[in-house]
Amino acid sequence: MDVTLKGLRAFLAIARHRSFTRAAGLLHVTQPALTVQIRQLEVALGLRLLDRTPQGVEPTAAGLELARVLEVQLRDLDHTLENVRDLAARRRGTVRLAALPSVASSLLPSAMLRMRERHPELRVQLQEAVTGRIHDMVRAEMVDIGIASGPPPGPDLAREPLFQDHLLAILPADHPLASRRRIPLEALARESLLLLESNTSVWRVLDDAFAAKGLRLTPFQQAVHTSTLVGMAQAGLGIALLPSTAVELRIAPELARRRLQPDLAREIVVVHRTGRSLSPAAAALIDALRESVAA
Amino acid sequence: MDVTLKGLRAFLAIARHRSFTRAAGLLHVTQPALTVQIRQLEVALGLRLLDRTPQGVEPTAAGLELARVLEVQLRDLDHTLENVRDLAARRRGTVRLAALPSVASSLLPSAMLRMRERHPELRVQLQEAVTGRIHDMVRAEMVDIGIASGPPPGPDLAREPLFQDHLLAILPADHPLASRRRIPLEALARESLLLLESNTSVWRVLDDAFAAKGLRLTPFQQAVHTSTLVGMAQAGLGIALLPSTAVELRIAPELARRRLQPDLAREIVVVHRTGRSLSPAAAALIDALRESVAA
DNA sequence: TCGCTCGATAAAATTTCTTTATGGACGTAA
DNA sequence: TTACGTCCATAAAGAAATTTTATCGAGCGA
Repeated sequence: MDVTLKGLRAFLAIARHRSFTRAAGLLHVTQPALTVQIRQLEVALGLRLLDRTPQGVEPTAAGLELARVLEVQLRDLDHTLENVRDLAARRRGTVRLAALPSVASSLLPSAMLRMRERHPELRVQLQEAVTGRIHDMVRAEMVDIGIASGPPPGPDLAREPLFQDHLLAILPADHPLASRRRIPLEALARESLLLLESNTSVWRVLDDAFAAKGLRLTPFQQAVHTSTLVGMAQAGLGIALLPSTAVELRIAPELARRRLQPDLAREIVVVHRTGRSLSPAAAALIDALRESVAA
Repeated sequence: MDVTLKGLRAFLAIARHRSFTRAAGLLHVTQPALTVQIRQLEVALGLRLLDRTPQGVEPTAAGLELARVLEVQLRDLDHTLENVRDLAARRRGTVRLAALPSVASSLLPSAMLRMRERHPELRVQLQEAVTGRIHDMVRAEMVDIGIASGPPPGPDLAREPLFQDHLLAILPADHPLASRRRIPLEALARESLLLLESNTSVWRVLDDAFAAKGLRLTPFQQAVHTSTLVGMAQAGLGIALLPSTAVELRIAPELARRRLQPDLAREIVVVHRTGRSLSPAAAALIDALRESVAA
């Protein structure tokens, strides 16, 4: 026979209300159930905890001592359990997120807004990085989830698709190519190109597509920040090739945006360790991301 | 579905050993039992606590947090339960005792010695008092048990007989009555009597017996301390009437000790509140008292 | 690819718990 | 004093839960 939480709670209720019958009512069980529970507890502890008299129940010295300590300890335990339930109910928690800068500046803000509406207590710890670094951080458990592009390398990372991020050519509205709905790679190859650095997924997608056509990708200029490239395009230095998520596009309305021919896109995916479950907070963020994508 | 101690302990064992199978071995159950326990716990808390992978078990963030807190709280709870078991096993505890001075000086020391041999950690809190006061103290729960004489007054006090304490006449060896094996009350009535005070049970027993014979109890001298009366008897001032438990008798070998005719005795009993159980420590003391009586 | 380890699952057996029904002790009121 | 009400204990039946046995499927390493 074993000490059980139920037995201890029954004991506390009876000790507090000085009555088996009343405690039974409060605990929504019948009185004999409590009689049995207390007997088991007393057997398990080896002594009498409650003196039963027709005019009520009186804890013994041992029972009184136990009740006093137990009251505190069970309250603490319940508090602990409630804290865990708070995590489950998304009333508490933090997602550690590594995201592509482009996503972090475009999709993520609206998703976080959405998440805050539903679960105001959840927090996001954001780190911006390129896809390779994101994979590393997820693998090393430095973050809970990543938002990166393309399929992850090893089998230890699982992906869930979020959306297609089309590659756009950014060019002055009066540029000859601006008249085309879609701009062929062959035409691009003859222009001065403004590109992000070569460790980015944009570069990789573009490089693959050029190579498939036997073309050479020779950028006129490379930069870390999309705003740099947008500025250069505005000045007429060339054609910038940027993902549609680059937020700077929205604030440069005088530039034309065109898809390529063939249409190039990188798949934006949520990445997490296979076999490791998502925390409720992480799931909430992913939900919010999907809703923002759908909107 | 409910959170149970068993489930929490199972969770801790698995989290600590990173394996269902190993934990099952340590807990002496089979592995499926733990699988079910953890599933119930996870359902009760609403989230996943352990990520199961073929190469072992990894707690989730929530599981890690829970394990850390739970480790402390369950240890505290176990400590509490162990403390109660210590009371039961007589490894800890105090008896509050009110006893007649005569018993406190005669029977009690040997009983306490006996008790200390068996249960060295138990303590006795002794208060000396006369029977009436002892009853009051037991009733008021100022003490756990009393050692008094005669049957207790109300139905709220229960008694358990310990032994018969014979009333002895203490007189100089050369006193004429010293030649009798038993001294008749009628003879005593003509002597100068040395008695304890009139609120004592000795007085009451004697008074009743005299009255039953139509005799008047008129003491020559009264005192609080038996040693006073023994001293007076030694000096030849009269015949002292004392309970056999009066320890001073042993250190005055030149005085004769005689029972009365009829033999008068008071019954020494252990008194405690009816309906209230004895603490293990109190039971241990009563055991020791009985053994000392039997010895 | 085979064999091994590990956890999940299903069904059966067992244990445990709860309820229903009833009993006994005590106190109260007529 | 007797009838009645309250309160806890007990027993038996029923319900619920846990555990075991047996087996499966996934991943890892040789």
